[in-house]
Amino acid sequence: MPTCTVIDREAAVGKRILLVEDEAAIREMVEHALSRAGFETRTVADAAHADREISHSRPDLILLDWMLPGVSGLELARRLRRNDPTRNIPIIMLTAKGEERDRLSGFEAGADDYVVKPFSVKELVARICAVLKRTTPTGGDHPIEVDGLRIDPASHRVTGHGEMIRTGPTEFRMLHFFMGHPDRVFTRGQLLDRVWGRDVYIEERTVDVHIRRLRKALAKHGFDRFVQTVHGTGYRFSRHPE
Amino acid sequence: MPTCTVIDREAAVGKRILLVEDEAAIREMVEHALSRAGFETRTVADAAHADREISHSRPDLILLDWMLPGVSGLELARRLRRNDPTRNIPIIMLTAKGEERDRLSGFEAGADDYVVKPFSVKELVARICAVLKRTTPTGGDHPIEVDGLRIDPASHRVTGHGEMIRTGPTEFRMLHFFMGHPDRVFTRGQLLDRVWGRDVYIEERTVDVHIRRLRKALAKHGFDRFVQTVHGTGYRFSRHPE
DNA sequence: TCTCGTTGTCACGAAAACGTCATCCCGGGA
DNA sequence: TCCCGGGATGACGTTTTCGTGACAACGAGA
Repeated sequence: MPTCTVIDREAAVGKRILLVEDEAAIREMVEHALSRAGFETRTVADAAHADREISHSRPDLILLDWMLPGVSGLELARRLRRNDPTRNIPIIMLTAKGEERDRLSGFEAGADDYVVKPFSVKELVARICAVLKRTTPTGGDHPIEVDGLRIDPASHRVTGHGEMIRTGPTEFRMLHFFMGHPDRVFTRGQLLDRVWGRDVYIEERTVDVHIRRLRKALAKHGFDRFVQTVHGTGYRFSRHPE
Repeated sequence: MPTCTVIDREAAVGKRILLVEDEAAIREMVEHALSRAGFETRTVADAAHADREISHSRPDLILLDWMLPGVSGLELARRLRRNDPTRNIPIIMLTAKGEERDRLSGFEAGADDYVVKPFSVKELVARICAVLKRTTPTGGDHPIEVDGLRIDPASHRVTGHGEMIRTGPTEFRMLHFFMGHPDRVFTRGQLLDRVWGRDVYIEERTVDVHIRRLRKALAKHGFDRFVQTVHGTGYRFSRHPE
């Protein structure tokens, strides 16, 4: 597998990556590899330093070791997902465990990808490029349109084929999040983290209710077909039929 | 040094390896060693035949001699890396020259590893296992595709030649596990452990039922042929007919 | 104060999925 | 060829999960 195509490498130049890893050996290896690939790399050894570094340098991507002294990588990831300024920073987990079960909890916490140790440098760089390419266009207040359904965060408007669609504030945020991350399942927990934000103590089933309200709002124009239920997992936004 | 642990050897079973080598003596030796180790091995003598064989049998790994009559192994590797269908097939170089220069240009061309002649059979098999383990990641939310059957954990979707295939949650997890561990037999007990979870008290026969449900879901597109029964042992996922 | 819009929770019915069983079937050894 | 154990299949009752309507709490604005 090639590390990155030339165009990817171009895109990589200057991107800031934060590595959170306690093992010095891995730290140095990865740091060296990433700088060679054209990234700007910062490194810290635990969650406490990570917090400071994140708020200070605003990395474009975070490489997070699963096992950390003190606050685990899993907890850190979960916390980053709940706070507004860090919510959209992609996270790649570094883990020694390849078990299916652990993988699930990693994604549940909001990781965008994960790499199993021992990993090859090539693979790591490739994964970073893939995640960056996937997540860069999201965020911001640019309007998004899908098959005639349009959401414009700037003017706070939703239109279907030009006609206004009325939604409540929560449904608006949820639709915006969904349209920024299409074709991907989210559990109720993830939606609570990323749509409601911060430390909310809300029943997971409440998500269902807002899903219904969102569907109801979109139904008049037939766009409720985009909001799909994945039985046993959660919900998904997709223009492709089930 | 042990060649492969038992579990690695298990994983090796059924993997297709293409050997591109012009010296008949080495060819026979390697072929014999690999078949003993449980690999399916094809052999060709030059780049032209290699192209045909690759597009025909889609090997899981390519052993490539550095010095070949006509197109050199280096050029062939470079070409394979440029073409989409062959880009992700790992390559191990066989070379008589152990000089740094050559090694670098080999990696530059996209080789995943290299072995210096004369090499021991043990070492070769060990390297192959290592590369296969590294390049056949059994996880992540990356889509896996086999002959038109595609599973995408991120969007939680299964498609056959682009058409949606409906499956229940358990069948989805089972298919995902199977496609991440192809060409390998699993007992019902193993499947219960890895698909259901660690401590479940379920009749082993229940696996049969979910196998049936999975087959039924895949049958419409003919992909049920991938889910194979191994009489007296368990089940296996493989694109090769029994 | 009253009204309206929004929000989170709950209860209930519907739908999907699950695990088990009885039965039929098939394949391989004798 | 028969026999037998393992596998396939269809049905069934139970459990889990989802969708939906109702409702009370809350705050903003009239």
